[in-house]
Amino acid sequence: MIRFVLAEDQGLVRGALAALLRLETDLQLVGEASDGEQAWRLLRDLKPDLLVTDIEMPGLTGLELAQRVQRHGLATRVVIVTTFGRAGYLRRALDAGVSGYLLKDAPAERLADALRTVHRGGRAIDPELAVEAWGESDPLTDRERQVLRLAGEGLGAQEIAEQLNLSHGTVRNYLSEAIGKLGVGNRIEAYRLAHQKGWL
Amino acid sequence: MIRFVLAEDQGLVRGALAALLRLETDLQLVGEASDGEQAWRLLRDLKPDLLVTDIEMPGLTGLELAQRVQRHGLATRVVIVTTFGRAGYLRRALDAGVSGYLLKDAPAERLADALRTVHRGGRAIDPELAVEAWGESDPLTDRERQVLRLAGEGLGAQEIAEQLNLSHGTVRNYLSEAIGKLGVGNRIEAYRLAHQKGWL
DNA sequence: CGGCGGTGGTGACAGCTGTCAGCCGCGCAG
DNA sequence: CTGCGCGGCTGACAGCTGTCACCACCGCCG
Repeated sequence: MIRFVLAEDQGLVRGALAALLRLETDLQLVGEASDGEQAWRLLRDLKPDLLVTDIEMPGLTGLELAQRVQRHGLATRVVIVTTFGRAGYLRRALDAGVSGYLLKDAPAERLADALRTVHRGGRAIDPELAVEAWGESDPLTDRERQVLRLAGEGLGAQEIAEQLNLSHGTVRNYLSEAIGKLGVGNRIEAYRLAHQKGWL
Repeated sequence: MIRFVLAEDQGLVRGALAALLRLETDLQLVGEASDGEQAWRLLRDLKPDLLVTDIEMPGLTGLELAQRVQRHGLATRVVIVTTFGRAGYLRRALDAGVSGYLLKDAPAERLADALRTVHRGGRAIDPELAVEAWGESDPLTDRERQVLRLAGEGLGAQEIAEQLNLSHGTVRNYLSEAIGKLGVGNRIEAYRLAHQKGWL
């Protein structure tokens, strides 16, 4: 019997996935969480075999959750289930030691199989992503990422500088750097591209 | 027996929702579609009682699907199930004659009940949105929307002007108008706000 | 008819953006 | 120790952005 916890913020999707997985007789859903913090508490209390989690959730993201599992040396294996086929996400997920990474686009039958594979000690990585992931890698520095994130929210150089305790000239240099590295023409395109690649 | 078709592009979510709804003995899933065109064909061929659909799908969106159902006078009632609690979406959905509008955040139990309510001739609108929807309405003109959409993709005033056959000064006037109407400080914030409200 | 709103335009101005060259200080490999 | 790279900063410049005032045309409502 494979004991697992399910973390997903959208109630309807969580309920639906639960229904789907309850059809499998060798899988046992021992807990559900609608945010990262709650999921973490369940992991500590229930010590399940597997965690099935989304990435984008309030509080802790699925990636951060995976990092914690790794750092605390829990035996729980992590399977990410997400909308986003961003290479950067998979990259970070693998660094955080996750055992599975599925897209919500995948056929439903794949999920249960993936959980069994992972429980046996294997890996279940969405094949299309696997190739792409080790292609282009994030060329941005930490600072460039921070600056780009804020720029994407509509802040000006001056405002970004205040938030990061930098001079506004420095902020503009970072933006210019990022724009150049990404081969685009302005901060908006740079933000969109970096976001879409999962680098933000 | 309530006969329904399910349209949702994410395979995993579709499969999971199907599993959830198959647990209900008075509901019968007669067809599944992963895009709008396919859903439309199913509607014409199967004449189901209900259509349960996402909004954002390749090909035809759920909103466009609802409009077609309305224009062709099908007896099928439409229930939208979406991630986006944007007032503008609900507004357009109601204009298109949909009978239900649920958020994926909602608890899973609500879905089956909503389908029954709608089948009985009632409506099932997510309560939080219902209030909000008739509050603030889209203050933007068509031109302002067009310009904002392009600005959001990172185009400059000059480029937008070329695409729309306007002068770059006019484009800047529209952007300034939109920024003012939305009470924000620049095009990026304006785009984000309009997008988030479902006005784009 | 007059007025109003949407569309399209001009010119001017201040301020922001993107680019570049160059400077400083720190830490680390040679 | 010297030199290099990196993070941070500055100043200057051209070009883009946001704002404003003002003009013209159309169509529709009262």
